[in-house]
Amino acid sequence: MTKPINESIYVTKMFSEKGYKRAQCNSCKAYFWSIVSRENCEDAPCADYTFFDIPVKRALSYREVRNLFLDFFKKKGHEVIEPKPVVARWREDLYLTIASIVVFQPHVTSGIVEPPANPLVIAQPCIRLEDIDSVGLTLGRHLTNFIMGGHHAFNYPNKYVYWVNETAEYAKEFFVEELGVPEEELVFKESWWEGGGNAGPSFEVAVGGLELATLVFMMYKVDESGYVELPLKIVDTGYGIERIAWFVQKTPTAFHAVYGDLVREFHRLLDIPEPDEDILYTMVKKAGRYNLANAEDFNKAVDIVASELKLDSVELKEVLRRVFDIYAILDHTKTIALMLADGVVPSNSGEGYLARLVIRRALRRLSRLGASARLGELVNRQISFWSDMFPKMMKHRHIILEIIEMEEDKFKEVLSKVSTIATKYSTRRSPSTEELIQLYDSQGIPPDVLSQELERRFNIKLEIPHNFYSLVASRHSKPKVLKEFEELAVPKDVIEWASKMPETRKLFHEDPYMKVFKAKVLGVHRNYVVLDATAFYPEGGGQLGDRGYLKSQETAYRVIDTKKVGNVVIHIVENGAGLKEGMEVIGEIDWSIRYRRMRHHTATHILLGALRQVLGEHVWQAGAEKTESKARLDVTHYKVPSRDEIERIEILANNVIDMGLDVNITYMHRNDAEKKYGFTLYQGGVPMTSVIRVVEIPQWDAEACFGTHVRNTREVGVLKIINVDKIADGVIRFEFTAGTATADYIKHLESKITRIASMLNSSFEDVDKRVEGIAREFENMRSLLKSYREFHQNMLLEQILKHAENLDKIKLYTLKTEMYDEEVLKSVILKAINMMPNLVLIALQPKEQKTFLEISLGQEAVQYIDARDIIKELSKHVRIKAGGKKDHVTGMVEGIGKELEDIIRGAIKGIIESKIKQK
RNA sequence: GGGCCGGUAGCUCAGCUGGAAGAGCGCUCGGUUUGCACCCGAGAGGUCCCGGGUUCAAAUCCCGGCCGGUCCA
Repeated sequence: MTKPINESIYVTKMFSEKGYKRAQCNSCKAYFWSIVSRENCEDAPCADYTFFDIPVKRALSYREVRNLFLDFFKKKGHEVIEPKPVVARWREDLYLTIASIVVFQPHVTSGIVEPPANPLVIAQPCIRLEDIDSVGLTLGRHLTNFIMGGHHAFNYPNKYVYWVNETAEYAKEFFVEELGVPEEELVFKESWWEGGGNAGPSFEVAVGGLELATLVFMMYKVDESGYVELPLKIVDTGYGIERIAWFVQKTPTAFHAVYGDLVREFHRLLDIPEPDEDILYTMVKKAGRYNLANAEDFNKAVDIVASELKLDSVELKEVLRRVFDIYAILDHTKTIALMLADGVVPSNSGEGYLARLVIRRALRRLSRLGASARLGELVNRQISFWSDMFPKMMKHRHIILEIIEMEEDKFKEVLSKVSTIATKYSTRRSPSTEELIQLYDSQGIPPDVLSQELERRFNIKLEIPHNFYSLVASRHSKPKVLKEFEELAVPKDVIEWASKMPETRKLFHEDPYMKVFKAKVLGVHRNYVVLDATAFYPEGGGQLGDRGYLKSQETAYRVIDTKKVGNVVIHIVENGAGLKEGMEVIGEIDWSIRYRRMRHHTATHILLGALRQVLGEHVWQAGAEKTESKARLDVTHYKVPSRDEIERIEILANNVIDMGLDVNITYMHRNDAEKKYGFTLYQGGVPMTSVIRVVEIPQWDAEACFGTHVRNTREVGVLKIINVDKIADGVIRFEFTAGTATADYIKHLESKITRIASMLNSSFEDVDKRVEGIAREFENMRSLLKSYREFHQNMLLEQILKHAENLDKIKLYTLKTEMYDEEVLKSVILKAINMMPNLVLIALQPKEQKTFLEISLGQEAVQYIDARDIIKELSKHVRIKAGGKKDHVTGMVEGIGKELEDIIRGAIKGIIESKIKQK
């Protein structure tokens, strides 16, 4: 695919007016603009970090940089927008907010919804985990969390805001006038940006080797056919607040600029001395040119630093590794606080896994440092440190720390397996890379932890390939589209047909209580029917599609399900042969089912409110289903709720029902609704419309919802939680009934108990006591059975010992039994051959026209005869299938009866006698 | 959502090239010891996750399911 780059777009008004010159980087060959002539583009890895020598007006704190950025663009006519959570709950294809533009994707960028302001500016906290392994090593160029300062302008065909010229001008003004960067240090590198299905030309703005901002001009959609120019052209900029703070403060690392006093505090808590600033400054100047995340480059760079400072290089590497671990821990602990404050619950799937990943990486670094400090303590410091900027951290401190503690325990459990595994390898060879990958992939054992253990205990050194984690990644299937679009509810041809139909009037929204309606048939395709208006609710939001009838004058057509394609409702009829386009029909929905589903739907909203109140605000819907007999709601939560919590939830929910709150349904502009209710609106998915339908239970719950609801909470009647289950790590399922469905559930329980009672010859009332009695009786029977078994066993034993036939050195006994107590039989046999080592014991048991044969030999008997030879001999006389060891064989002989038994006994006797003679 | 690993005594696990279910800890009783622990002896304790299949024979092999763990999206 060729990029539709029109280079003229890079020639901004400012460049020509101010005499910026275009040049090509002699290193990366990219073109760039600068007011003075220079050799390279001033961006890593083409240049050294020289920004330490570039003057600015004054040093600004991290918070000041953020505010300066916002204020500057506010001054320039941008409205300041509140940042969104770091968890991108409004995105179906993305878990984390990785850039400020993500806030506006896809609804605004696709043109469906208007932006909350235009132009606007936002300081958006973002999380990116791609480079998590490099964090720390690069002294701050890589971070897992950062604030992206973005000013955005959305240019519609009929509304132009601003474009390249203004954007470049703003950047210059911000850096030169506001920060005081000498203009000749400013470099605009021409580039191309692509992401999330969009693309466009861009500038990377670098100063002194550090890229401080990216200015993107999003104007293409990317699809199979190539780049398609969009009618909506978006200015998408990202100013790195951390990097700018680093740049103006000239601290040795970005971590010092962002975390300030916390750097010293973490050093102290982890008991790692702070290195000389000299070392860090010398090191960081290499960080532009060398990719310190790469082991080879890292070693080279440290060697150079060591020789410059006349230090021991090996020792320096050791020191720096630990210090860089601290930087990574500083970064990770803030990311953890951010994610958990936004309500992420660690899990083994979804965004919860990403939280767990960061937590485990941090724990691993901690254990590598051998630090005694707990992760929770460190995160706690972050929470206090950021309480002004991220009040949510403070608000959820208790839960955040509880979750971390649980995660720590969980990880410890994983690590506790390391010792056992290490022991396995102690005597053998050391584990291969393949085995290491296997251990990590399937059991979560980090290779460095195992290596440490092996070295400490057995002095075994382990080679861990430097690309270990990419080896792990490569063994997994290629990433697919995150969430594949909804499973096709109806066949493809139906979708095609239906999407050409006009929107169906939604009578079920206009009046959810409508049971009968008149409508016109707009089209029939196979047994799918589209009407001009309908009261049939199409499956959506976990509420199943309605059933009922469509009636014409002469016939009633049964509707077995209802679905939707876009805004068109499709009735699936059993047999649509008689229905024709243009016909008038009377629709009649199965109200008994529908009303129960409505009650369950409203009940679900009530329950969610109660869950958030009792369990916490990290509770989000993870799935739901409402049928006529019961409903279920899956939510994110980090542990199975206690009995007490469940009870409180149920009581709260029923209180809301009793309070008789009106269920308000309003259509609101998306931006207004978000402002009023926040993102908790989007529990069941995110509608791609600019106006959304909000179902509100005042002071309790508000959700964007398509479903049908009762008018007042009182109509729900009652809510009974019937089952609580952990369906995945971090996801709890609540099953419940509402209204009359509850009576059915009770009936079901009742009949179960009645059935049990009748089986136990007891009354409904006394069934529990009866069970107690039976349990006691069962115990008695068990001990009684035991003594009978013993008695029986001794009897058989005595019989064997007494009547065993003498064949020279061998004794032979045939135990014929029709008792299938294998327990007794086995123990008798074993005891007999133990007490009489020269015994050959044959056990015969008739079984369905066959005889089961078991031959056991005592220790002495084995000296003379191999049981397997007996089988061979027997097979000459009877049809037999058998096998085993020399002292014990089992088998099946065809036929039953005394005659057969005699043949078997005779044959065995014969072979025994001949074997003894041979010896 | 997908891959991988696992489920055996109360606990931690071994056994898994099919051939008569084990160890350590814990428990009970006895002995030694006169604080406990240690030590010695005896014993109890099992739906080998569930269901199906292959086989003379399945904890072990095959298929399906349930549950847990873990890695990757």
